[in-house]
Amino acid sequence: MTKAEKTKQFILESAGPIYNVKGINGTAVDDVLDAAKVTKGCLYSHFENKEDLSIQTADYLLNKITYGLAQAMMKEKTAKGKIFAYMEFNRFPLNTYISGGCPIFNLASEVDDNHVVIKKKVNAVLVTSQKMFANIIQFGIDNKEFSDKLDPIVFSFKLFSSVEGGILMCRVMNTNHPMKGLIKNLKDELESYSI
Amino acid sequence: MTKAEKTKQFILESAGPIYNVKGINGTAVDDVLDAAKVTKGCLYSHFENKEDLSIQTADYLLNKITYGLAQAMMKEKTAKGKIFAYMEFNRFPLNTYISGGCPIFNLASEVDDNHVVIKKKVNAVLVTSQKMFANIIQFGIDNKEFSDKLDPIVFSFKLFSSVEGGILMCRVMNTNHPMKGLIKNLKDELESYSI
DNA sequence: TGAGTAATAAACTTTTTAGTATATTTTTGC
DNA sequence: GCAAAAATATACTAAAAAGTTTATTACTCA
Repeated sequence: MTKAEKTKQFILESAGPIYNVKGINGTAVDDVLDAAKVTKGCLYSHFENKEDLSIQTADYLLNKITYGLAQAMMKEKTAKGKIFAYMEFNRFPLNTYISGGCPIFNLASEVDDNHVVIKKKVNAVLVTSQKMFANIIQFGIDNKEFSDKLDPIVFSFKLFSSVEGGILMCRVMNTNHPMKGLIKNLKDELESYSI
Repeated sequence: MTKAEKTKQFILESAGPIYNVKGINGTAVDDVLDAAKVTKGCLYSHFENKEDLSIQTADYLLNKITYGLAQAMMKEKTAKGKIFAYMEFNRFPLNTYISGGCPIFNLASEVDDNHVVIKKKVNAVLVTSQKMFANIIQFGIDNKEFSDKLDPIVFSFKLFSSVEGGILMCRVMNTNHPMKGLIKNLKDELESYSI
């Protein structure tokens, strides 16, 4: 990694949390300069313009959250363990893995009508995540962990939408508490299909 | 209603969908002027500044969605009917009651870290909605519609978070389809508590 | 150690958006 | 029909944010 590459990476790492908190439209280039302690000339030598910075920061955020989650889930061997790990990963919405909530949903709600490029990226992450969850559950069914009454696709969607939606709600209501009941309920629901 | 009041209302009605699509930070005053076909002087005689316009537009959007939903649910008499009505109200995420998705969640994700005034309003709507759903379910339990194994608070949160989260996901993925499975699943889940 | 690479400093232009001012025209209701 | 209220038209200022320029300094590695 050359010095230039390191600097660019550092700018992205500095920009990430800012974008995740303030949003794409709410973030000024100067905010990123302040956080990265880098000059304008330096930043603009690594990024074409703000659009470019935004796209690459979105990429960075989506990769980071995806990787962090994958790591947490990888530690578990059973389907149930992996799904539970996803829930635990999101237990404290006021203190998220990347500050400002889940970038997938933050980006989703900001780009669902404009920002075509980033929307495609978020869409890809959503589709991939859904497939991954469905595969894990199918694996659990094949391995006799779960009954085949459990619908992998439907449960994946319900799981993801409720947890992600729950994070947002908790953040606005300024409490982690509802997440506890949600996670317990989702665990119970999944275990009701245990064989 | 005086002419001035009508004009102000018309500005809010024009601004609503724009804010819901582009977000608070993404909406320029000029966007609203274009949509409302009104001059700057006129708009600024009704609103102090953009902040004021944003707050009142957020209020308008939250009131409209709350009222629209209440109407849909009011038509039903049973607890089950009302909860089902909420789901049906949100069956088509690509074609929402107010274009651009659900303003509650759109605003939520934009203001969860900044915009204190609007955050409080969204929080109030979330709290009120959760209480309303919990009351409906408790009513159902009291009326022997549902078993008392059903936890009103937990189910309300799960219902709302999954449906609202589902709307966002469907919008990014550009398909209504997953909502079908989610709604069927949530209906089944609720009915599993039917007596 | 020196040539190329990377970053700074600081002043600048451009663009966008918010907000103001005022004279004029239109609308409303008594 | 006329006075007050409401809105327009137009031109403007102010501020913020994006993006550029260039000379200078610092770093890196063959």
